[in-house]
Amino acid sequence: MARNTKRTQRGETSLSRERIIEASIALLDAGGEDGLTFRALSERLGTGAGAIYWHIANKSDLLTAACDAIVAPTMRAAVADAAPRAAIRAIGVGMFDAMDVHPWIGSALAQAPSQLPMVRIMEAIGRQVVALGVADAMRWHAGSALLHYILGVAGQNAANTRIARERNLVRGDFLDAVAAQWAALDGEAFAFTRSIAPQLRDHDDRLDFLAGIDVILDGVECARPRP
Amino acid sequence: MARNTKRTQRGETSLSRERIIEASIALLDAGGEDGLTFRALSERLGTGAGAIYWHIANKSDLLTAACDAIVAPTMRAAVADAAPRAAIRAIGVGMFDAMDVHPWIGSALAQAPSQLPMVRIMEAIGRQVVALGVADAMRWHAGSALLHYILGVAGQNAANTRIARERNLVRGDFLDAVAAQWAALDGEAFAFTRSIAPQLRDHDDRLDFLAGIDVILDGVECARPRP
DNA sequence: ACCTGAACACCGTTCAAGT
DNA sequence: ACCTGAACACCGTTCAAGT
Repeated sequence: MARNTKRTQRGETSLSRERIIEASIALLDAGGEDGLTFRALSERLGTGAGAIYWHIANKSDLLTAACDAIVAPTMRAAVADAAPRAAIRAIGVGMFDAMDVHPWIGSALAQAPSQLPMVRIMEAIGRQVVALGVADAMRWHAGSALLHYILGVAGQNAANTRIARERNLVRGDFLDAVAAQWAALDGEAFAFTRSIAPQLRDHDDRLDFLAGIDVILDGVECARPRP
Repeated sequence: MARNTKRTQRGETSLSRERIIEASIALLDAGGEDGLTFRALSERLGTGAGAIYWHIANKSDLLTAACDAIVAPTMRAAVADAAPRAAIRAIGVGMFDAMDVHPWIGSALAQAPSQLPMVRIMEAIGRQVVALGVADAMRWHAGSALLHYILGVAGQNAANTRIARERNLVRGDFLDAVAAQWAALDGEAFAFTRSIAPQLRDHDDRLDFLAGIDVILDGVECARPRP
């Protein structure tokens, strides 16, 4: 959209796509998804709201660009691993840790399917699935299952963080509140949910996330014949 | 929040939680997530914008309630199946078909973690995982993997539908556009993505979705020892 | 108990006008 | 080429006032 590759005389003070994205990430980290507004952004950058539109097409593009600025280096780092299974776990861990610092990327990814950040994750996973020696017919399904699983976790994490923030709760208190809510459900209709409510408090999100990736990888490696 | 269980004299014309939710679903189906505004809603219901707040706490609750009105009967129908693996597939298919008619439930689910609609899906899946005879230690991971996978697909479907609508594209043209976008990526950095771009056009979302569920179920059933 | 509708405090985006 | 900042067309939500 906007051409901005050319540096103007003063890279420090003048507006640029990079400075806008950098400031956007700071706002998103500090205030969640709602923290990013063109007014807050222009104030932080010491410029007018309209100026930003010279460098960026719209808010959706801005959010995607901010997300990509997190995802791109994360994927670059994860790919360094050697064995395919370890590399896939590294991709997962990399995403999980990035989400921990920048929870908003969960909703950013959900809003920008088939865009660069999502494609980067797909590319990284796909390569490792191929390296894993997965049969041709299974590749798409394996990659798609892993990708959607990661996106699902990312979305939930983002939402949980947002809600905890809105209610001014730290993680432990938030989980307690959810557990209490589940425990109060009808005993017959929600027997399973009630039975796992106590586990909510003590579970380790990160280990659970990795366990899910292992489940999918196991499924890919020992696919049984389908009816 | 609002007490509304008591019927007033004219169930037909007077405002009620059910009428509001029904109208909300109609607006969401017709115009996507952006279609639901308190102004459009009050116009459709022939009332003032403020009147709705007597029956519903806020927009977030309204969206969640609308989502639950879709999810609850879907889960009820899916649970009718007998064998656990078939039942889990039925839950998946039920959600997929519901998403096809009401794509916005994808983002509604993403915005309301640990709320009723999501709990219903978790409950339905959890029961079947137990019925499957999954070892105690594996239950949580199995249920969580299935749930997050379904939520991931739901979110992507919702976003794809939204974007296609925004650009006034039918599904085929939208997929062509994405495939063209992917094909134009750098050949070296995005070799995998480029290689699967042609498959985008002809793939069957529904079959892929079910294949993903099967991958996870296979992984659950033949878990291999972990390092 | 339930509804009205104007008002409030925001949004993203545009665009004539400046330099 | 790049920036300003007022203006536009919206939002969700509140609340005094009505019935």
